[in-house]
Amino acid sequence: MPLVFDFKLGFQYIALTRPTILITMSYDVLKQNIKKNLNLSTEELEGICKYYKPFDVKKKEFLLTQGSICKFEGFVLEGCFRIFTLDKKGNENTLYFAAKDWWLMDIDSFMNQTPSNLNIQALEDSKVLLINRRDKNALYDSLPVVEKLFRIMSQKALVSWQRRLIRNHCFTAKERYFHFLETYPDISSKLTDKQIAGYLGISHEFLSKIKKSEK
Amino acid sequence: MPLVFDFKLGFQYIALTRPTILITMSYDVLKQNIKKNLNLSTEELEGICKYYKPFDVKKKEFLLTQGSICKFEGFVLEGCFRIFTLDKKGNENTLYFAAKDWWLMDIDSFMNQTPSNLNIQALEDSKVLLINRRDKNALYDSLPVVEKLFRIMSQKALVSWQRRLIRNHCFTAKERYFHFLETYPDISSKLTDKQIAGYLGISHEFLSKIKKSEK
DNA sequence: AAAAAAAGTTGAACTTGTTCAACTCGGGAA
DNA sequence: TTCCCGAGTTGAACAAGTTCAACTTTTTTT
Repeated sequence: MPLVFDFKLGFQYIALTRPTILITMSYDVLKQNIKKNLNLSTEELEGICKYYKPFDVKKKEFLLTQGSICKFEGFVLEGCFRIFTLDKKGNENTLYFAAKDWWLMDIDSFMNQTPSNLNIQALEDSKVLLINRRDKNALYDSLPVVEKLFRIMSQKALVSWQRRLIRNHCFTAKERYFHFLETYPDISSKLTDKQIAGYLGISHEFLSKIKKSEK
Repeated sequence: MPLVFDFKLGFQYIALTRPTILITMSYDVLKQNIKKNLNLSTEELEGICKYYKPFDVKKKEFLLTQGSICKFEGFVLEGCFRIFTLDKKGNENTLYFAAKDWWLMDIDSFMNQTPSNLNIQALEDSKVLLINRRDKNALYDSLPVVEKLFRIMSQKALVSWQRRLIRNHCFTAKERYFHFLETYPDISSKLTDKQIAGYLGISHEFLSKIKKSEK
């Protein structure tokens, strides 16, 4: 099995393998995702997709760890990831989860090539499409419409982050918990309560008490 | 006393006045801001700036209110603004402040022309550069590099929002307060404690106690 | 300058969420 | 199969932050 990408991740050495089965179909997920943001021609979609390479990631493997530099931007075809930081107190603070049809990156570290504050870990066996920095820049240069595409996607993401911050201020932990369950039923069903607590910004003990109070 | 909707901007007509003095110099602030993100030629900078029109905004005037549709994107030349939402409990939750050299918009409402959830209010007599939707689209079309510019700016903004969310989870109110003072000394000096509390997501009484505990 | 309206302070009672420790339970590795 | 580890639960004591109300100070309006 060809070993295409390898990452030195802090202590850990991770070898990503190229999937053994053909995943021509998989690009449809990416194409549909793009089309939701901008109506592109078939040629343009193909021109974009050819830069993204498929990889398998095993459960519990890290695509990125704090301190290392993010060398890729990604898109999830299958499976689920957890993007989190470890704070001084040792709490794992989850920024977001990325399941099928989600983008996966540390923009900060990728753009500026500075050490990342984030960890990206597969919660189950997953398939992703990855693009490295050189190819991403080549993609921007070869297809100017990609600038517009990512401009639009970034602005939409911005809106989501603003809304989440407001929810964190205005809602109680209980309200945030049920909002999360309702908004992301497909993702939340794959998660442990501990992981959900890390996303909500509360202790897992308290989440347990929230659940009890609702029975 | 919570702000009630006596400022019905859906109905209210706000007459922005064009500044009486020439502000040729003012565009330098915008040009410098753009250059921080992308190195553009003098012609490109001029090509962008000509779309942005200067306006005066009086203290306490609203550029946008919840429920109305955002018809502009803006940039602050002088003064200071507060961007906030009013929640069900009547709390004013401040998303951010925009002083000189900051961008000012409700991307969500502006992009999709949907009713805004935000209020944008001048905290002091201010000067802004505004662009409407038609001109913004014309700008994107006339200068493709503007797509790249806003793609980069949006991605940087994204990073800031992610970091703020993590700070909200990992830091106590006291830590967040001092972080804010240190990070934005120029802005925080213009604000009342009540406004700062609204940004930190805490009650102004508690902020008062934080300050006392540090003396 | 006086009056009115906000902003800020303080204390007490209260709610929300944390921490620690002890326990149960289920699933994966040897 | 057994062992063990990590997830989840529960309770008690604690810390963080809110609410309300009364008060003082500062700012704005007239």
